[in-house]
Amino acid sequence: MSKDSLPGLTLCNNAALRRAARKLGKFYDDVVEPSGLKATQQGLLYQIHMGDEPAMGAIATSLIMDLSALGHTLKPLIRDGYVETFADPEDRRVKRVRLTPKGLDKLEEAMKLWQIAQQRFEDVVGKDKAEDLRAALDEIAALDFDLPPATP
Amino acid sequence: MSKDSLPGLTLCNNAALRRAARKLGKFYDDVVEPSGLKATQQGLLYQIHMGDEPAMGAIATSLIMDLSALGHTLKPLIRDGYVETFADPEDRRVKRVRLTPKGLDKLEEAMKLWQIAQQRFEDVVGKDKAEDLRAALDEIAALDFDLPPATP
DNA sequence: CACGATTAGTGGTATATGCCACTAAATCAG
DNA sequence: CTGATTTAGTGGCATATACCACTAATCGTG
Repeated sequence: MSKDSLPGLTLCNNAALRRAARKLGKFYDDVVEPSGLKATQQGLLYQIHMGDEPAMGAIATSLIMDLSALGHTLKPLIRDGYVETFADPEDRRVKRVRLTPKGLDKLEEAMKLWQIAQQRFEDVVGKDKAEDLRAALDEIAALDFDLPPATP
Repeated sequence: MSKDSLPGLTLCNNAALRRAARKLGKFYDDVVEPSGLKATQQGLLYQIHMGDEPAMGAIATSLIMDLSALGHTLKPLIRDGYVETFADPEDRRVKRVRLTPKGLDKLEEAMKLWQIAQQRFEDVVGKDKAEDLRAALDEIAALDFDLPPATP
């Protein structure tokens, strides 16, 4: 296969998305870093805070992440005392998650830093463009890419 | 801090980007899976193929990824015999990377699958919208977010 | 009520990625 | 040329994230 016969790399939607995610992730991480949290952790604490003692499955669903991945991601936050879990008394299969007071403090601290990053992003790309981008990303997150089944 | 006093999660550009990346990554992964490669690996093989025996640093730079992360990511591909490395004779610090014949075969196989995912994506979101999105993502990748230094 | 199916999480394993400390090689100043 | 500095990668460690096999709890049905 000659190099020219291959479609351009810049054309891969997934590659472009990952590349931008690495770039932006590093930026948010750097800004939030003084809190000791990664941007992903800050986002997860925030998600937990906004929910009403959400079940792990609910968090995973809304973040579109694997349940087991969420479990792993939660571990350092539990270890550091920012988050605690407890079984739902109505259904003991369900494990609910909440912030500890320490976790809430840490979230507040991180959110201040987050706002700097967020503001800076909006300044650089423009408020409208940022809004459009988020809308496009949310749309992707909501889409159904299932290949149409080979009608039997 | 009351929940209402916190800015909406859906407003975080970084969180939206990661969420979309998980979603789209899984989709591309699923489609490319029959080749035994992850979408990231396919993209990396492609990048290597398109370069002229690129140096690791060059690959890392164009993918906007950490050099050491690239080194780690390359390991399974080397282990599986898809990729090989060699020292640049002009500068022995530099390590160059190329596909093996086996790697090229595998890339061709994976590219066929990739095209299915890519096509499906364009069908679902629309060709123009996909193009706009990639442009926006590439722009983010190219931006300079450095906070203006506190002019001393 | 008992049994099979479904649901929610866990733990292990593997890749993806980043940071840091360290080494080797090249480069530059004196 | 030699010592200081910069550059390119490596290896270890930590988080992010996915899949799989497995367990426990619940549900549905006869």
